[in-house]
Amino acid sequence: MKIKNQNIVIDGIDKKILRALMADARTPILEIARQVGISGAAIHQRLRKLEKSGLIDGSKFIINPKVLGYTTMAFVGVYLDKAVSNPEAVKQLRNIPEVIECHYTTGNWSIFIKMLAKDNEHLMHVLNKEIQSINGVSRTETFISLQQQIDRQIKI
Amino acid sequence: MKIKNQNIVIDGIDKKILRALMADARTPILEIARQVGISGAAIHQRLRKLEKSGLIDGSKFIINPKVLGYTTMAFVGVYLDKAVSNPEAVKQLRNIPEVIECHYTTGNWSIFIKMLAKDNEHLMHVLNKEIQSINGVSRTETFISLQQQIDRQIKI
DNA sequence: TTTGAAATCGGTTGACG
DNA sequence: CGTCAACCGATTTCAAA
Repeated sequence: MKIKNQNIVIDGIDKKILRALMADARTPILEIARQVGISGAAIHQRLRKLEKSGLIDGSKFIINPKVLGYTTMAFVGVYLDKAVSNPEAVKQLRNIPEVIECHYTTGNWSIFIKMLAKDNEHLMHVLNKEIQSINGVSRTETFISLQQQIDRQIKI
Repeated sequence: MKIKNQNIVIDGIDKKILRALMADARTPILEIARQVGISGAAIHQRLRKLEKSGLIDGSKFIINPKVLGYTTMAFVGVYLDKAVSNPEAVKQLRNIPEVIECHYTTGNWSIFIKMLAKDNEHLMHVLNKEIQSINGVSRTETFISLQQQIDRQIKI
């Protein structure tokens, strides 16, 4: 991921624009303009500046996985054999749609993942049949999220 | 979080709408209409149905924390004293802006968090001064994400 | 559910302080 | 940086099929 500008300076108006769009990506520019008291064209210009700086990494509709039956979230620490190339394991993990995050981490695990499953049976299937069958995976440690209490972005 | 309808049925057109908006929340409805070959009004109706079902949990601009200098992501397992109320600890964690996720989890930790920091010094400060000073926190275990390889939502 | 049309509103640009 | 004005495209609603 390329960072185009580390020295981006954002003022109070930029913050208001970002906060509005972080809360609802479809907030009309003109509505933001009315709220902050400058013209829509000015907001538009500032948004282009913020996009060029790389600060804005796109926008997304957020899907509630529970409505699709994915009621279980789990974190999984993965131990890999020393001889195995980690990128190959990541490539395999990418093919498992239940895996929604994957990190190389410090500590005992080689790889740390966040995943979704419909229920415990489904979770067990992904762990034992999908993840464990990846070449080089020796062992996993699983932590089920009983409840997520905080989910947010960095404060602007 | 209330789920209004667990038995939502989504067809191929709904999937195309969702995929377009999951990739870019500001994709014009009329552009989606052109891509899937039905009218904008029909897309509009379907979106209202999807929103009512609870499947769509809003939309967000995604901020790249690296551009703000937050180059370090870490996962922290938190041990709480048995006597302490977990909700009180979560309340304190909510006041630490660097904490971006917080879960009650199975396993040895009471609470598991994901956090951002500008560098290792900042990380240490948050761990030792902010988190450790929360009443009931006895110990933490930290895993730094060296690199995030996968970051996505559930597949539609 | 879908459409087309109508009305309203938002996005985008360019010239200019 | 900011405004204004103008143009064009998007959103929203509704009657009809």
